[in-house]
Amino acid sequence: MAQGSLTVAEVAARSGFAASALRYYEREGLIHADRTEGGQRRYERVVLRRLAFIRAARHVGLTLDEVRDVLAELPASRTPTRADWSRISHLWRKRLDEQVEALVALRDGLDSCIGCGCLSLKRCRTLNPQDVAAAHGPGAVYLPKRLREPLASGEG
Amino acid sequence: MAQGSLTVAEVAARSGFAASALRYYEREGLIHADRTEGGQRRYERVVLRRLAFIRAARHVGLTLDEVRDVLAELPASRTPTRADWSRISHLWRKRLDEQVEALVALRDGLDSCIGCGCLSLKRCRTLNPQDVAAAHGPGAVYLPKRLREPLASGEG
DNA sequence: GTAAAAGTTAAAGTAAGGTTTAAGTCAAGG
DNA sequence: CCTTGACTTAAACCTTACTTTAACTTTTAC
Repeated sequence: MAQGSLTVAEVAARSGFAASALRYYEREGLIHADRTEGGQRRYERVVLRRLAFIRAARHVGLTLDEVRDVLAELPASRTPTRADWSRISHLWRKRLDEQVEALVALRDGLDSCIGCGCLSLKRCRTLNPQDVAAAHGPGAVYLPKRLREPLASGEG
Repeated sequence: MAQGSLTVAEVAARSGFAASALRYYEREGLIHADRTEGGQRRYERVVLRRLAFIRAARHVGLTLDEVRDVLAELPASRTPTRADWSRISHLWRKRLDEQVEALVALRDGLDSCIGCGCLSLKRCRTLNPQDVAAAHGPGAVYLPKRLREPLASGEG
């Protein structure tokens, strides 16, 4: 293909996403493609950056909605600059920090909860934050707030 | 309810799961309930430990299949001992370690990739592990193997 | 002894994140 | 030209993890 635009197959090969996923992402407003006169997609190379971002984001558990929100920070009308990417990377960095923190907190909570063999719902608030009836005494609360709440519907 | 068994409503209240989720978990073989003569469920209190485990596992991204596999390590015929829980906690600890490691690696990779402003798919292998055509020179590969592979179908 | 609260089932519905299929169109090489 | 491979669309389908609904039964409380 020519030096300015990439076909679906090329973008699929280079990004690692299936062509169907690329079409899906376009429908969902995460990426953009120009069209030939005949209606076929032609991608600018900058889409590969978006796709790399999307892949990494998906891997750490961000939803497509979240990714769309973050990508919306990129200018649509011009090629993103170093500063643009840097700005949104900071948004993401924060999210990653939170997620690492939550995981570590949970893991360490297990060290002193399952790890110690107690795992008693009467005493251990780490694994049983909901059990108001049984929770007495302060006890250590290891889980950050995000993880102490019940899973929202559809969070699976 | 009596001192040996809990109703669905009680387990739901104490575990934080909806009654429908409890029935679903039972169908899926993750938890067990005895039945009254009339066919209503009566749970032993040990189910609360399983549910706490399930909740925590779901929060860190384990699928129900994974949870079932891990819970299968618990004896079905007797109340789990401290040693039983301790054994499966080690399985889980390993999984959590891996996940934390993957997240940190990705975050740190971003520090030197998006963070530095390069985010060039021609040069940065962190965000573009698939782009064989464009990858030249070694470059640092920050992503652990698990995160460098394309998302499996249904991994969303 | 009876009404209401709580429980039961199977089956359908939901949401995210895609993939697959069917039927047809475009583009590139010989 | 014209074939062949790549591409197009809409719509249906898939998996995970549940929830909702409808029709009906058990338990509990008075």
